[in-house]
Amino acid sequence: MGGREGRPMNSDELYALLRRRGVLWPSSEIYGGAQGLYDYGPLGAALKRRIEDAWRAWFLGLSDDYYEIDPAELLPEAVVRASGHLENFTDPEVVCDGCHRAYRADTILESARPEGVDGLSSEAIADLVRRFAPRCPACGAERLRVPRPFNLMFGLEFGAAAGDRAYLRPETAQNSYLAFARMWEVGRKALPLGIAVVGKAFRNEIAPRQILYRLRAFTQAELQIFFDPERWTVPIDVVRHDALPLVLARRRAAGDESIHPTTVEALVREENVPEFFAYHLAMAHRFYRDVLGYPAGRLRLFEKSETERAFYNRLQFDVEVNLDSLGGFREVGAVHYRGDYDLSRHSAGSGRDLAVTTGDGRRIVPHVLELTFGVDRNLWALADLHLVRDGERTVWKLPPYLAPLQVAVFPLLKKEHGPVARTIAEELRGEGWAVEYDDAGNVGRRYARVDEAGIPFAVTVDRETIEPGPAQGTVTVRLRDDRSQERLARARLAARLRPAFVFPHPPRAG
RNA sequence: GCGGUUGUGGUCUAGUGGUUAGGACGGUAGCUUCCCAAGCUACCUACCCGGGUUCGAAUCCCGGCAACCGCACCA
Repeated sequence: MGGREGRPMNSDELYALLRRRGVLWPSSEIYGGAQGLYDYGPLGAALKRRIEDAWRAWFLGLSDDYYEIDPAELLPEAVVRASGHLENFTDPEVVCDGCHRAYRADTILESARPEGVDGLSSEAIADLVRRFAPRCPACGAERLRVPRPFNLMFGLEFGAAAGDRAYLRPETAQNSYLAFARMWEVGRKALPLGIAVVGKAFRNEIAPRQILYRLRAFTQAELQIFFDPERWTVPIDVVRHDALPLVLARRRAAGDESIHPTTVEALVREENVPEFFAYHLAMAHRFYRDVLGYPAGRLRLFEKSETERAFYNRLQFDVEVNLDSLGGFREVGAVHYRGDYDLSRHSAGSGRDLAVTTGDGRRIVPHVLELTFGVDRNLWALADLHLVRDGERTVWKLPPYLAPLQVAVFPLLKKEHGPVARTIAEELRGEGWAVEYDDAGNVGRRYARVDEAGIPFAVTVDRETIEPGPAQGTVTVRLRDDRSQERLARARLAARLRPAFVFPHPPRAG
């Protein structure tokens, strides 16, 4: 599959189109909007739900031992203290009052404190700055200061008791770690155990940017897989020959930033990536390529180096998509190998021993493989990559199972064909599909509208449908992507369309 | 957060102190139309918010909000 046709749209054009069609718009819009907050309209809400369901079908379909839970969005303070978010989800900054440049505190204090500033209070950092870094590296002014620490979490009063605090979760992953002990019982005490959460997360970003790319309230779909690092076998043969578009940290360190298609087999053998990691990375790659339909040439799996990734991540590949509207490759998901960091932290924080006994009698703290997926970012990517200008028309070539509305039904002429068309629309709604009925203007206009909304099929009732003759009882089905038409008996409509709406499932080893 | 630019119907835009705030596309209703935004008629919708200057502000000034670009940030 090639890339998009026609002229690429920039961010403004794409956003204007999405606003106009009611896909999304600024939150609290009549008050001028709120930075980093957007609302999804009818098309956006339906599309988002489809994306989430496609994600569920794929990732929960990987194993019978992967489960979805629906936990609370609020985390008590003790949780975020244990996870490290209270302490570390801040950016110690140093700002120059002369030229307004900002620096990371650990950069500016490199010579005075090579071990970094993690864990130091802002007062301690301010003191170090006063003593060791009197000049701004850019303008030379002696006006460096440490602004108040800025935690990226939204905190709130919790309950009536003064001083009790909770936080809106900055990531859904924490809920899965918190649920592990309970799920260990529910899941019949076996590893691997996958716990998925699809839901909102909240970050008080300093500078939200680029519409859906950096939000203050956003939706994540995350799967945390708890496993025994000494024995986890995956059906690697299923993906052994998949070519992954890798950008390896090792090559980047040598100055090579380009994509090297590499088989899963080679990734395991030559790069020493564990099989369980390579397998899930390959399955994630298939999801973006085959389920979301991103052109293969626009995807890359970008390995984060040791200094780029969080210290507890042993291995991290970001899934990046090349988007015209955002000017290049942007992260839309990731695969992290987090070791036993999360359960160890919560063991220490809660006092609850989260180690488990394996079938062969070993006592271990399970390790975690994390698959994250940014729902909003991918919704944007689906617009960027699939919403194309095709000559005069604008067509949203979404995979049919992702389309917010499944079918449109038109009477070719409102009066003559309306009644029959309406009964057909009702029949199709009976299939559980969202059906748009439209009898306004002429049929060409209606086709244009459904093209823009991404509705894959338009069913049209005409004279032949109604009048006696060989074609009585037949309708035309018009396909969005190539405008071709088929004529078929209305009784066969549902059977004809149904396969297009099935979410792809991952292949399972035989 | 800092600096710059910008803010007119749903969308794109004209308007630089006094306009019934104009157009295009769009939407709605009707007519017409037997398959891809045609045509005819009528209608619909706007000066981001709040102050100030002025006889008079969409227009000038200040503040706020928001967007875009750059800087910084993105555990």
